[in-house]
Amino acid sequence: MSIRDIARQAGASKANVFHHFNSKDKLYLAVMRDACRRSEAVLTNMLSEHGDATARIAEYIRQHLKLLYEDAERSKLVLREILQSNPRRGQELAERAFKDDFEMVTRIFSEGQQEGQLAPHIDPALAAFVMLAANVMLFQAQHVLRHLPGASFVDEPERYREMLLDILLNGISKGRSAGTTESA
Amino acid sequence: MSIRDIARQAGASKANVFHHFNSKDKLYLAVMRDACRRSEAVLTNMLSEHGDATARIAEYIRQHLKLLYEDAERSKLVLREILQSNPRRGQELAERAFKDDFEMVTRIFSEGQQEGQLAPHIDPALAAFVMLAANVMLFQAQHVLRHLPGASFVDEPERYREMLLDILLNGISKGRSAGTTESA
DNA sequence: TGGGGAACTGACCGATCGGTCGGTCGGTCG
DNA sequence: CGACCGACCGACCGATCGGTCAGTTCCCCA
Repeated sequence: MSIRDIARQAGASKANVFHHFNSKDKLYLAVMRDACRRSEAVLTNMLSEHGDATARIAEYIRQHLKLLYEDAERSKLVLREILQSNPRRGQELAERAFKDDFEMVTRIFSEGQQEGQLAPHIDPALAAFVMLAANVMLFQAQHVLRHLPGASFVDEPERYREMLLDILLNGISKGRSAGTTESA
Repeated sequence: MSIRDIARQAGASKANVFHHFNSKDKLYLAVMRDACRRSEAVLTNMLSEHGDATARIAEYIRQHLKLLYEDAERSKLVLREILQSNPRRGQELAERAFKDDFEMVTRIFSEGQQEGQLAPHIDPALAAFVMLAANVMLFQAQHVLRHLPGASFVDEPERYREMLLDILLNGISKGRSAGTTESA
């Protein structure tokens, strides 16, 4: 996307864009900051709600997916930046934008451990990472996944959420109590 | 990357590049095809080895990560294409490049179910997806993850593999037998 | 009322892009 | 020998890019 296009869509002149944002990179960073702030606000509101650990995890999966899909353009922008950042930019993004978010998500799992619902030997950061990775990949690679054999869950968000939660909580080994989560 | 740069690195003239590949897009597709073929070869060889289901899953996680990191440039190229493809391109990629690979990975899990080691109610495609998503995200977002609180597993591949396998197999709920996998 | 600074503009710049063109060169047939 | 062909090249093209600049318009406050 060129600054010419941006200016045209904004109904302003290209020079005016440079008047408000000194360079294209500054403009880009401003857009990124705005995108992150909106995501953060949504997730912070969501996390204030309560329930037991599994209910909060289920709710987070739901809300995170909803957030990704409802503002798809913004999500793609942020994810593209995360997924192809170099070391320096990656550190910048982590510390300035995603650190707090990730810490909040991790806390869902560590609190679940303190409450005795989740196994204490699990690394809460890794659990959070696996959950986020699944959601992000589902959203980001949906156009490829849709045509892969057996991946029909791409277009069945409810089934996907239920099954992901089941794998996350109970694993895939035989022996654990199977089946659907008895959510509302 | 411009064709000028490509030609310079190849020690040829820019015009010669256009002589062999009619357009930049044709050249790009040729590179993609080559990249996919190499990945496919590595994974096919790996999958011919045997063992029980959990051992094969563990081995796949290891080999897949190794493949991603050992040819990082190629991996980034392919993943970037997957992660930002539009619907039409996504379908093309899925059917022409990734269908067989994904089917092979899914089969690891469905065979594990037939052998009685994995829970029969699990969707093998979703299990494969979660595993792949974790690995891909670890590789692709490593520069961000490295600076996130608690995500030290990014630079400890052995611990990461062990813990991911544990979560995948046993889940994070309390009650399941904890701990390290008794691999060799 | 007028002066000053922010908001805003069109014209322009150098650089780089993908792609084309006319032509050279070495080898291979009839 | 000469016709032909694919590999290969330097020079060039139009388009587009991010960015600059001199100048105009607008608005607020002394």
